[in-house]
Parts: sequence; C-alpha cells; structure tokens
Amino acid sequence: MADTRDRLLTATAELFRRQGYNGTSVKQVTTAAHAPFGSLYHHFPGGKEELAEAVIRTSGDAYQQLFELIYAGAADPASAVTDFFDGAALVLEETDYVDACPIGTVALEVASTNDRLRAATADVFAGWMHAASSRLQSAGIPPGQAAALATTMVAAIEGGFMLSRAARSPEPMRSVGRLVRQLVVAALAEAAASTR
Amino acid sequence: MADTRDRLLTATAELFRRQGYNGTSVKQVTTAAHAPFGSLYHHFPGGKEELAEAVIRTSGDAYQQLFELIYAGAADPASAVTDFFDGAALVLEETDYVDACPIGTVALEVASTNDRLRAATADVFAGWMHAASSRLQSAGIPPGQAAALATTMVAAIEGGFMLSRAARSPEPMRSVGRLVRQLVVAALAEAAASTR
DNA sequence: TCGGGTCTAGAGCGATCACTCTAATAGAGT
DNA sequence: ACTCTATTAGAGTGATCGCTCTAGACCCGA
Repeated sequence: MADTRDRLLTATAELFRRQGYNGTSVKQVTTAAHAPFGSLYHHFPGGKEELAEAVIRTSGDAYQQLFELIYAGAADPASAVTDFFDGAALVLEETDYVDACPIGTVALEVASTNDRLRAATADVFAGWMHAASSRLQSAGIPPGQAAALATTMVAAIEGGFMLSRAARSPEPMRSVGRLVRQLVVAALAEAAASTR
Repeated sequence: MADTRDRLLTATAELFRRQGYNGTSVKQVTTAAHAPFGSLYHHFPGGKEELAEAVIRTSGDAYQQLFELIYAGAADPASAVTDFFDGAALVLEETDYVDACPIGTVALEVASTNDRLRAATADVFAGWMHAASSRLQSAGIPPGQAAALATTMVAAIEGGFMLSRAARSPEPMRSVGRLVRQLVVAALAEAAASTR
C-alpha cells in the first residue's frame, strides 16, 4: 500500500515538530504511523535520514501551499501577513504550542551535523522566500527589496515560533507579525510613491 | 577544582550550539571538557538535564552581556542593531556557521518535551527582551512599542541564525538586520515627532 | 599524622538506539 | 492456478544512551 508511506511521512512530521530529529526514534515513528517496523526500511531504504529528507521536503511544500492559500484569500499583501502570523499564533494556542513549523527544529539540529538534511532545509526555506518575494514584486516592490522582505518574513515566522513556544504565549508571534506588516506597508507606500 | 565545572559548561554550550540537546551525549561532553566522567555527576547531580539548565542560563547571561557591550559602544540604537546583526553574520561566516546562538536549537527541541528546560529558555529570552526594551524606552520609545520591537529583534536574530546556518550564507542575517534597523529608525522618528 | 570532606576516575548497568535479517503474506498479470 | 514482485511483520544485532557505583587521590584543619 502506498498509504503506509504517507502515514510514515505524516507521523514523522508530527513527531519532528514536537521533539525534533534527534529526539525522535524510528520505533516511535512506526508505532505512531501504525506501520510495521520493516515497512519503514522498505519505503525508505536510506533509513532515518532518507525519511527525514522526505519529511522536510513534503512538509515544506505543504507549508508553502498554506501560505499561498492565505495570500490568495487576503485583500492585500499587508493583511496577508497579519492573517498568516495571527493564524500561526492561534494554531499554537489551540494545540498547546505543539503545532509549529515542522522544519525549524530540524533545521537547527542538522545545520552543522548532516549536510544532506541541511541542504534540504535550505531548499525549503529558499522556496518559501521565493514564493513570498514574487508576491511582493507583483505588488510593485522592487526585486532586491522584495527578497530582503521575504527573508525577514520567514526569519520572523521562525523566530516567532521559537519565542511563542518557549513562553507558551501567542503574544510574541502576534507582536512580530504586526511589525512585519508595518515593513510591508512601508515598502508598498514607497513603491507607490516612486511609480507616480 | 571549580574550573572543571566551568569547562563542562563551556564545552556543553559549544556542543549544544552545533548539535543541540538530544544530539549531544554526556560522554561527548566529558571528553570535550577533558573532565572525568564521574565529575559531571558530582558537579551536576541532576545529570544531563541539570547541566543543560545551567548552560542555558549562563550562556543566556553571557549573550545578554555581549548585547549590552555592543549597545554601549554604538552611537545610537539604530547602529547598535546594525552592529549586532552584522557582527553575528560575520561570526557565522568565520566559524563555518557553527558559532550561533547556544539557546535557539535547544529551545525548539525542549519546548514541548521538557518543561524545566523550556522554562529556562523562556527566562533567558525574557531577559534579552527586557534588556532591549529598556534601552529602547530610554531612547524615547513608549513601553508597549518598545516591548514589541524588542520581541521582534530577538525573533529576527533567532530566525536569522536559522536561515543563515541552513543556507550557509551571511546574507539572511544581514538582510534581516537592515529591516529591523528600519523598524527602530521609524520608531525613533515617531517618538521624536510626538514629543515635539 | 590523622580523619573527613571534595573531587577525580572509570568500569559496569539496564535501556534504547538505528538497523539487518528472514519469513510470511498480498495482489497483479498471465 | 501459478508465479513474481511488493509489502508486511517482527525478532535479533552490536553500539551507544544516561546514569550508578565503588575506589582512589587530593586538600585542609586538628
């Protein structure tokens, strides 16, 4: 069945979120996925590392789609930012500060210890930044500025997750979102002024 | 000797930086610290967890002192921000992206799995934000706005570490720093305008 | 010179780690 | 009905995990 593979991926993503890469054992994964132990090594012959890379890339894509969905539903780039940060804050609150970015914890863990996984996280971050950057450019912000703004948005989201989870409070995420919104508003105003 | 304890703390901080809490074994710690294995449990009877808490708190204090040092040497709050972010970017570059925040990785790892360590990281972050906030208030920014700005600074630093380490590039940290500086400049201008 | 703490030193403990191996089963094509 | 491949199933592997335990070394006041 192909869905054993999917169950392994989603169970691993869930576990990575709350306890990271090193804190998650393969036994835990197969138990949570209701999958036989041997199946993990059938679907991911490279073992834990291959599983982790697949989780990083698929979770990264899923998160990007969430971003695009929110962006599409928002009136303008500035309110998209608010929707995204406030939405993340709300989800954190409702899930007891567990349901955060499935990439962030792993990204820091592997950055200096596993180049394959490090590269996978870098690809995911680059994809997010590219998506955000092109939206901002479509709204009239020049490429260089849009890229810097997109980088800051991603950094702020990840930093917001860290602070909100540590403090067990949605406030850091919301505060950060308001200031990122301010940056977007300023960039849009500047762009509008220069094209006039 | 009290300095065995210190060697254990600094060696652990170094290891936590590059491989996190779960990725660091106590055997590794004692080897790196050139300390006998038994000494770890003499100085930290609570074992790995007690050691980790001590590392979180002492490293947090050390980082705060670094911030205050940079702030004291800067001409104004805005250039202090630039100095801090660009300094972090430079250190990352020079240390092969290893010498980042010793708290960040651990904070995400333990946020949902170890309440004692989670509380320690929350205390450290709160200390940093309080320090930054009071500096900003001294520069004339109202308390609520200063607190939000301080939160965003810390989130941006941590997010910048994550992106720069993943991409193995100092650029994300620098880009984020420039935009955080812009927020500080705007807040200072607003404060100056309102007191006139 | 002698006790009595502090600290060093590392062998050894059960538990758990990621992973391998063999065997049974399922399902599709002929 | 009969393969043949894909997948399930889990016992068993050596290595490593955090930690305990005992024994010796060191230092200081009496």
